[in-house]
Amino acid sequence: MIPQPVIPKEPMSKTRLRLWLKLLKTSSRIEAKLRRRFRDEYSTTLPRFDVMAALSRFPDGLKMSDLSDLLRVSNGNVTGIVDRLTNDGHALRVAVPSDRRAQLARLTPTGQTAFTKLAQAHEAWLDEFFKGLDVDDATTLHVLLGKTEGEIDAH
Amino acid sequence: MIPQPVIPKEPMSKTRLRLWLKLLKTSSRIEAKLRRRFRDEYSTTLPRFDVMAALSRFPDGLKMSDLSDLLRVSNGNVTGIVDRLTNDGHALRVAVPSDRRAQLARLTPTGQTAFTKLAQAHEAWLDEFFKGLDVDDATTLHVLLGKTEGEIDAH
DNA sequence: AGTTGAAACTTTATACTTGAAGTAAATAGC
DNA sequence: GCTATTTACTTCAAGTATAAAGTTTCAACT
Repeated sequence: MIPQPVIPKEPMSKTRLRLWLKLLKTSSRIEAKLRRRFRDEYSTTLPRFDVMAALSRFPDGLKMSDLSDLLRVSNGNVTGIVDRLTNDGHALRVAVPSDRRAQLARLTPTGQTAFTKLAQAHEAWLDEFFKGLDVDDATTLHVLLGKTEGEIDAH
Repeated sequence: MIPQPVIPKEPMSKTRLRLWLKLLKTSSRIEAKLRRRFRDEYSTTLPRFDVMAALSRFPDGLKMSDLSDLLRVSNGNVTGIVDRLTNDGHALRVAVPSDRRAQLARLTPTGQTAFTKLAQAHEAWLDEFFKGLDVDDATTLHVLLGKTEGEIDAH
């Protein structure tokens, strides 16, 4: 048995910590660029876009509580964003006959039109940001990110 | 030449869009768990931790502007967080003799002690969240995330 | 019917975040 | 030396986010 040189090995927890910092940095920077472009080019914000994207998938409207479940943000938060979208004429609230507590949030036609443009820009921006990744890279990345899900969703 | 069956191929921009949604979802959920644990177990927040982490690397203190450059957040933001850390006794401001405009932010001994505990918990939590990934997975993920950097940092 | 409990939503308090405006001090140019 | 610009930081307004408290309505049970 030949003695092996000792290679100081980083503990796995450090490797994972560095991975997290990298992941956070990457997503934060992309998010920052998206926010800036939404602001500069369309005078809107990412949270507004997220709400509009959700509403756009449900033309008949979404209950406020469903919206907050979908986006995983608090009820109060959704109230504020829908308020502002409503003030801008992009959304409206519709009463639910069968439940007077509930409200359906919907896009107005103006809101739907605006969202279509935003979504196209959004997709083009991301295509730009990720152009360093080919199909295989993207697939591998997607799969590896998926491997974290079990732990993260538990509790 | 044998005719090939037509396999409908998703445009690359859609693949990249889905990748972004996955990336965002992963980092958002991890961030949410970190925020909750910092709150529930240590009555603190992620931004406070980030500032403390930066200050901890510079025992002699960091100028407010250096802090905001390091963390890539606005000056006003750093002012508020350091204010609150100072109120809690975790940080303090030191005047710079050579430049009366500037302030050095530093951790107090209390802040340094608190940070050490927070950092250990933080590392352990991430080790838990990423335990579905082995060394090879982590390395591959790290490399692939790095491939996006060129595009993202270029304004 | 009356009460109890849960659900849907809003409101409030606090914190974080940005961009922009404001203040004070340093630096550069003349 | 004086003015103009830049730099460092704080303050402010608006939006975003949460948790917690409050209101109204619904549902279930006696």
